[in-house]
Amino acid sequence: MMDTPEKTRTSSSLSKFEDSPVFNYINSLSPIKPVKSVHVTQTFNPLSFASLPSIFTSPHVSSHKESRFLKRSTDPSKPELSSADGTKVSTNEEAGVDIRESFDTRVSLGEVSFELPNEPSRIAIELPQTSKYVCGSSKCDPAPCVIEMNCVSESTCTSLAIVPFVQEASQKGLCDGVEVAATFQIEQNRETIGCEWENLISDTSDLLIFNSPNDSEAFRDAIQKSLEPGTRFFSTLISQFPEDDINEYKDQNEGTGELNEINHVNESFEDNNVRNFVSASLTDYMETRMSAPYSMKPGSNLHRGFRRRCLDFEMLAARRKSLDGSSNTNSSVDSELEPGKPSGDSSRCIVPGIGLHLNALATASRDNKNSKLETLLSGTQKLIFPCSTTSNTLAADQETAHESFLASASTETETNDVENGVQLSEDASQASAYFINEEFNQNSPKKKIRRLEQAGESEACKRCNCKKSKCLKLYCECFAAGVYCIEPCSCQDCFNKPIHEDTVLATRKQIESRNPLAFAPKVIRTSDPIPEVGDELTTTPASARHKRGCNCKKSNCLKKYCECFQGGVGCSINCRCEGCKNAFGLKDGSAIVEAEEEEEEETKKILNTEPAALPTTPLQLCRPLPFSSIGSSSAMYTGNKYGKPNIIRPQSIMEKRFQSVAGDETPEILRANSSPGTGIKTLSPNTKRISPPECELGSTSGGARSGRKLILQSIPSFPSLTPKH
DNA sequence: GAGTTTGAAACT
DNA sequence: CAGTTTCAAACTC
Repeated sequence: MMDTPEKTRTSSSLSKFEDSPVFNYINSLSPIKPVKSVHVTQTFNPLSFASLPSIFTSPHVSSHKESRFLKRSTDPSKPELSSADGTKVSTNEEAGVDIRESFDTRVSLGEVSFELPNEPSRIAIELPQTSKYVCGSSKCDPAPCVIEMNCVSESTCTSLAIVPFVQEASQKGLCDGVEVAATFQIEQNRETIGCEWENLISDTSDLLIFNSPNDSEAFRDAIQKSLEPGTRFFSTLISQFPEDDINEYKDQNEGTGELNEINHVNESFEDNNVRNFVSASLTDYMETRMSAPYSMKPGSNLHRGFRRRCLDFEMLAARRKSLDGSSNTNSSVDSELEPGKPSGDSSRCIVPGIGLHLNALATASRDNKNSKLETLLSGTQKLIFPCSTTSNTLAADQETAHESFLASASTETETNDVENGVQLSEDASQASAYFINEEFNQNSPKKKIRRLEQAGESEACKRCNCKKSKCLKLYCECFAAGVYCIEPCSCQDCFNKPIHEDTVLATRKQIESRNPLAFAPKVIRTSDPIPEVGDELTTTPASARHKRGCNCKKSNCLKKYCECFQGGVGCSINCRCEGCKNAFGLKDGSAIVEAEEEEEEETKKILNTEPAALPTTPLQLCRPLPFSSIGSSSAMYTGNKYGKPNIIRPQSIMEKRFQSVAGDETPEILRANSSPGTGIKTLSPNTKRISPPECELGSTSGGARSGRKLILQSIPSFPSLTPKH
């Protein structure tokens, strides 16, 4: 669909890769001696390593993947999908064969890597990558998630984020060869990969999602293997080596603990020890990351959350379907899936973003020790953190961290892949991500807890108080957010519960039929509009905008009555508000900005001079802000929490970096491609190469139009904030 | 906690 | 599409 400039780009790196021993080895794995077509090699190249630039960089791949995978996720029953180009995506069962097919068809790297000849290997590979999204599950080591988040946020974090793992692995006695390979890979790609790692993650996540619940066993297994941060990476690498080699390594290192540990995890995943281990790992890792240069910061990982947010409703339905057709009988999973089960109500209700976080807290307080959450590992689609899953032995701070992590992870893992595969909610995820990041920044565990609790109780959690709507209308915040009501809700006659799944789904459909965007994020993050800087979008002062705009008459857009304000975004031309004084951006300001956007310099001046709008615009113009954190109704809390519009508040380093890369590289296109909810994916490293460097946005004002058109076309589900186009 | 205000959602 | 009603959150006391 899109031009893939990366092809040329990849070709150069390709030759290098081909020469590498690893490449040769990979080739040896495949019975097929493919004629080295450029395409094949290109795709293959990225394949073998975690960070493979070419695949991710290609918009084509992204788009391709998007549609294909989303569909797949929605239909778990389907053993395999056929991509638009006929590429076959194999399920675990077919992993052995598909690799060739993938190569032949030039499937994206991620796919290829997943489809290694032997299933175990494939799983191992997949897991590490997918685990990022899975982290939310109690059974998964959060650390990987953290890493991923960093990577995502960090435009160029690829090597940085990965290296630590490698080092860690080495310290733990992992195979030297593996380490070397990983490191080498990282170094090799560092310069060129950019954000590709991020894409990889996205891709893998998709794959993960695609895995039907039927694969839950394998999936779980893989997750277990990835529990340990070092292990995770290790697993990935391992997957690329022959089993014999691995076994050999095992024999040689018997008793060293690393592999044993992994095995142990696999064997006793349910065991408290494992849980403790995971929690401890998480805590340790988090501490490490906090002090690290790229430690999470507010809004840093927003992008990941965008597309990960899942509507519980759909999830449930999907899982149900899968269950019907499968023999998956994992009790924990089943219980979770079982709509009627009481435990499900509270635990299973995934509140997007902050809400999720709050739920976690609530659950934790309720049943701290044996949270059902940990059972939530449901296949690939919905992975829920053990909200309180932290083992009883965990220290308070650990718990907090864990919870925070859970919230973030769950958010991330959540997928909105619904029936249409398009609907993606991002706001909540963004908000949660932001929130979590902030929390992590808190030095004091107790403070963290307090903050979390406060946030959760006051704003984070989606709790409704519906009296008449039965929580089946958009009046209900829970319903509107795509989550089931939970215990903390004070609703009456609530039908928004798993028990009434059918009703919920039917109602939802009905509402969507009326308004397809009804469940879409109300606030669209900045990054989406950014490309439009040159266009109407720029007119609005706020980097993010409300989908429909507000209609405030008396609140002057200064209270939460105003959805724009609530979402932490400025009013836009779409707003019909009266007497707008929105601190995040005046509706009127937009006009000013618009007029002057023609000239970057002018705009900058304007920004500097204009109080409300100014803060937002400047950033916008120069580069896309991963506004995500502020992006949604739920997100708005975070925005408010920090008191100032996203624009205004200092962005985290990571965020900035991300922006620089993303914005400069016109990832927007990809974003558009992927539904708005797919913030992560949207970022395309490719754009880097494609588009000219620096401040593309600003410069694009003139030439951005073409790019913008692309965006508009590609994003059907999310109407552009600026209806003009 | 009760009552009021507000604006989105739903309805006509 | 506009006007009205319903609704629940946000806000105030």
